[in-house]
Amino acid sequence: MTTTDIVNRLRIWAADGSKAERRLAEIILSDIEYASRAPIADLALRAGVSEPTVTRFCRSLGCEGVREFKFKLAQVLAIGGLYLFPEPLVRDERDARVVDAVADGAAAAIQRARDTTDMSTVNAVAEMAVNAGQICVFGSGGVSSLGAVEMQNRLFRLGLSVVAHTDGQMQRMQSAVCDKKSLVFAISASGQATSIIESVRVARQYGARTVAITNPGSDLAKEAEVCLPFVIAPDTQLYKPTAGRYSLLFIIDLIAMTTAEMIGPSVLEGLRRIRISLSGLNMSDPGRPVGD
Amino acid sequence: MTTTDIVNRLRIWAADGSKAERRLAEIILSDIEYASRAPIADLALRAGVSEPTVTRFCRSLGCEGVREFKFKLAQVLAIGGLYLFPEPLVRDERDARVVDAVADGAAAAIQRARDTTDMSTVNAVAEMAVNAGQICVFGSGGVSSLGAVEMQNRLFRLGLSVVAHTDGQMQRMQSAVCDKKSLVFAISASGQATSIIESVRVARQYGARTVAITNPGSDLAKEAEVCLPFVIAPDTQLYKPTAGRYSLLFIIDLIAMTTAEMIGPSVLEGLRRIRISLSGLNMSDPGRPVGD
DNA sequence: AGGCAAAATGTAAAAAAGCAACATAAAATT
DNA sequence: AATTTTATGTTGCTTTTTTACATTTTGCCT
Repeated sequence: MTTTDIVNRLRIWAADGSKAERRLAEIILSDIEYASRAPIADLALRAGVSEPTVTRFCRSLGCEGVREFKFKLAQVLAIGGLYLFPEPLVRDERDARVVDAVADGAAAAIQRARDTTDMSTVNAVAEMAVNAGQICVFGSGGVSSLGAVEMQNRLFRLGLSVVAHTDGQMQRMQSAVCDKKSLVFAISASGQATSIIESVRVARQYGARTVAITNPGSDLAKEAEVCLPFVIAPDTQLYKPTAGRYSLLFIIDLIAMTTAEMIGPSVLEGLRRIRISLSGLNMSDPGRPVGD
Repeated sequence: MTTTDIVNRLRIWAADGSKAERRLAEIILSDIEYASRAPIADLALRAGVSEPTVTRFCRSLGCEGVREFKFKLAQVLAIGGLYLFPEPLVRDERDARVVDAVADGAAAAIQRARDTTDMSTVNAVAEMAVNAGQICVFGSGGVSSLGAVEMQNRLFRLGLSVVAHTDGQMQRMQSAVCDKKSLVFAISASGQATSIIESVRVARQYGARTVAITNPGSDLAKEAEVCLPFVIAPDTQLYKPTAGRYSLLFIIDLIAMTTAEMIGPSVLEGLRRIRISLSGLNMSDPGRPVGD
């Protein structure tokens, strides 16, 4: 998969595109809600370009035409929320640099995860999760322990029995009481965390199924039954935020979502209604921004 | 105002509507993906009705026209989950959709945080952090508590004295021992979490400086000295990718990075020590692994 | 049953939106 | 400066949606 999401592509075009493309991208980004509903004539007028330019722009963004472009924008709005940007913030160069650095890093991390994550593996993992009697999530270190807790959080909401351990001793103890019905998620960016490697080995001895979210070449990856690649690019600046967090979050989102879908429509139908009613999607008041 | 989403209304029509409406509703429900993209001529043909009937049908469903109807269908597809798809749909397509949904949502959330976060506020907050004697981070709820821990993680690495509490009682206790040198970060998606609001109030009474990362209109926002906008509807994240997570992470990244830059080179020394201490522990002491 | 109003649906033509083909302008390259 | 390439605009055509009106169906009353 080499595709980027539209928002990202729009941003790229807003920076790198030609004159007309830049103006268009800016107009669209500044008000996605509007852009997703307006006819291209309006859009063209606002951006000061001609209508076919809009069509061409959509195509160069990877869409089949304007319709598909709007379709995707609508979906972005649905998931990301309805946001209006009345007055774009003006920043000085220094501030913009920081914001861009972080945002670009985050976007790149998600992109990377998106490109390297194999959905058939995710599906297999989700199936394990659905059939597991008990799910244990092990993670340690800044990013990975955060991921472990997050995974617990997500799966717990689906009614699954799940526990996360970020402490090495607890991980060992937990793995010692695993059985054939157990599923172990082992999260480690390095894939070298000893307590996690050992916990996986022990859990496996007791018949548990094991999934590693880690560096594919690492010891942990070898130890586990299944591996979902999670690689953190080494950061040049030490104090710079580790964009890898976003990758991990993304992978966890994928697993949680796939698992949710697999659990079954009956449960989800209710949840979907709740969400939609809360999100105000059904409201005929499009100007109102809603959160996500 | 309608209280049900389109899919529900479609189901109602499929059961109660007139002949043509029933057929239409069935066709649409049987393949929402198709219906959301196909021209009404196709739809009309499939359902064996005339084109204006489709338009009228959309109107009676509360939409302004066919376009808006399709717009909403697109959003339902993004939000509502894959079980809305007809069975014969290929696996790959479903997979691609999950990935797209999560990635697009994440990207949109980051994009939005990027555009709405005011760097002058972040700079001010960073300066508070640098000058604080003690930093407390309070958060509760899935996303916010995660954010609190993450904030602790990040600021700790910069050599700052920081503690995170996700427990209401601990938050109160902590706030009771705040003083003029204290800085409190209060993270809450809703901005209504009572323990956090009260903790902020108490801490402020003792002279602490307070920063809320929350819904700008909320009680918490009013209580705190500074507010960084972070909006997320509380209960919508039942099973869907909560794009808001990415926003929060992004905001935290900005704060941490800005703070780091403000502290300057001395930060690097602290980080270097952490890294050394971790690499030493990594292999030799399995009880305290690192996985960063 | 037959007839009549009301609702539902269909037909055909107009309006709107999107697009393709070609023309022109800008830019890069030589 | 000439030439090629690329980007953008103009015009008119196609598809899609909608309006206005005609026709059919349905339910109801005598």
